[in-house]
Amino acid sequence: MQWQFIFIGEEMTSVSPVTKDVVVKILEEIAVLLELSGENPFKSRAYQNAARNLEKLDTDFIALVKEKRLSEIPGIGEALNKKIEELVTTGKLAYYESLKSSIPPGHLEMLKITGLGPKKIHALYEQLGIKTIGELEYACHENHLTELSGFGKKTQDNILAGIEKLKRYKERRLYAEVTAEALELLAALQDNKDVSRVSLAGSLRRCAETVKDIDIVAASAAAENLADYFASLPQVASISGKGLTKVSVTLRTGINADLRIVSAAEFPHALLHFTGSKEHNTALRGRAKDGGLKINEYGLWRGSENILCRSEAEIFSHLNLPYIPPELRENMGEIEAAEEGKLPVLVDEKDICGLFHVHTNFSDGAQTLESMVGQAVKMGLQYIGISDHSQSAYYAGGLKREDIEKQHQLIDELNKKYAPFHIFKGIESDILPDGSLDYPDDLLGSFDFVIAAIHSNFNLTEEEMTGRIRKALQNPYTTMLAHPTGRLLLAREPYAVNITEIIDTAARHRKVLELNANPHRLDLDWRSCIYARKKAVKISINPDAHHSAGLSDISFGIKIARKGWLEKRDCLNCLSLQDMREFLSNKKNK
DNA sequence: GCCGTTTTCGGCCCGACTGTTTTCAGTCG
Repeated sequence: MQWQFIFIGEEMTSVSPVTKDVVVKILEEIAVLLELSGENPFKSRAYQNAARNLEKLDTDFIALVKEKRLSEIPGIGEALNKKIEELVTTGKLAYYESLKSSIPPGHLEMLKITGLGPKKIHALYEQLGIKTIGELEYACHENHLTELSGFGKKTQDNILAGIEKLKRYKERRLYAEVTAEALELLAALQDNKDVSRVSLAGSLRRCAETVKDIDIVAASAAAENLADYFASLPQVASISGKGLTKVSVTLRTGINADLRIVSAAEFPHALLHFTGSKEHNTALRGRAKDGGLKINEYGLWRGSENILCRSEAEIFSHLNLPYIPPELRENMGEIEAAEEGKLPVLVDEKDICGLFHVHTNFSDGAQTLESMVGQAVKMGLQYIGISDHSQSAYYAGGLKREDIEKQHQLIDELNKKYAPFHIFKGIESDILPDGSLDYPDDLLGSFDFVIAAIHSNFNLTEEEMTGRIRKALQNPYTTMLAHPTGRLLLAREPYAVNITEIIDTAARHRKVLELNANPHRLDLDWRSCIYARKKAVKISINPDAHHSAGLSDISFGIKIARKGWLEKRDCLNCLSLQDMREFLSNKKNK
């Protein structure tokens, strides 16, 4: 599970109703707490399964609770049914509270130390009373761990090293930051004569928005040579493990990388396995088992017979499934969709016809309007939508009425110069605290499109924030909503907003939601894209570019759009120039 | 804690690696 929301240390005192997302997070946290408490691991898994199935649910969760139909959800039996009901109706869950108070908060943090799992943490607590990483570090320095059975000098050293690493590289990394490094390693491996096939794997191949490390799978008949070669690459700073099947290194950038070395015959199986996700693999294994097959990283088996597969597609076909693209392998319904022949045909870079949400030096952009246009033309696009900040965004040089008039004049000139390429006139209008837009109607009416966005007053309650954004979406001048949750990956949490309600409102008023392609945002979250698509809400994949190079961030947005199941027809900026003109003028006339 | 049934218990996905042991437990992916 990539997304763990830990509420320890925070009080869930909000008066806002308990939503499905809150229930999912609490179930996930209970699963972690149960592991730490030394409970039956299958009990923990039961909570994980329930959380997962609840997450996938797209019917009205609250109604389901009221109608006492929770047990219809697979993985929710009598006990969980009662607990969820208690949580939703009272806003609290006694079991969760008591479990939380029985586990030292520091133990959750300690799980992040590599090599240290729930069992060891439990033993350290029982025998040495260790509650925090600080105490653990002290105990290691005092050589206390070696006294415990099951622990030795090496374990103690590894834990110390793990603590050091945790301190240095606390967070996960942005996809964009890691992918460049990964491609370098991949190229180096492709150059090696001992490598017959090689691919990225893991969360990077699945295009997760943040990743922990780089996973690479390579096929080779000379494993030892290849392991030596990989470990001695100039990017490598230190080697944490090296064998004939796996090499683990830390790169100079601090990113960890694992190379898996397999035979050519094993390659597709290893690639599928190490691409994951874990949840997807588990589901696939279950499916294989139902069909009398066994699947693991070495092959596909019927009894002792190894069924030859030359590609991942062949493995899927033996499971009576079409090829499932790596981005979708999250066990979010892709196997069921594949089974029914309903996998989406994912949007592709070549489908993009134009880009919205582009800043210039009229506000806080680094470059002139014309240079942004020049770059878009160079990229082979048909149109661009310029949207500088509005007047309230004084920190970003928001546009006054006279600036807007000047900009529109310039756009008219450039439209003549660059035809048939077209520049649409837009604005990124602040959504004011009361939900209104930042200009009077006559000025709003002068734009081809209006992007509404929150840039201030982040600390409203969920109810207030949701209401504020809903009001902006109901505004007839609003075309689309920018960065719907306001998150900055690994830096700032989303503001409190009921995203389901926002998507529903967008659907009702036929508004577009942005998938902000900036690698720090990637907002709308891909999980929400899946829901938006179900509600037929159009998504605009926008670069939010502040300089010409920023336009190419669109590629990160497309990856996330694919991960969110989006097809060409779901994405606004896959419309041709002619269709886009029609779309925007229809909107305006309404 | 869930689930399915040859229902009310026993299984729940699987294998490698590490470090500890001397046959295995814990961790990881």
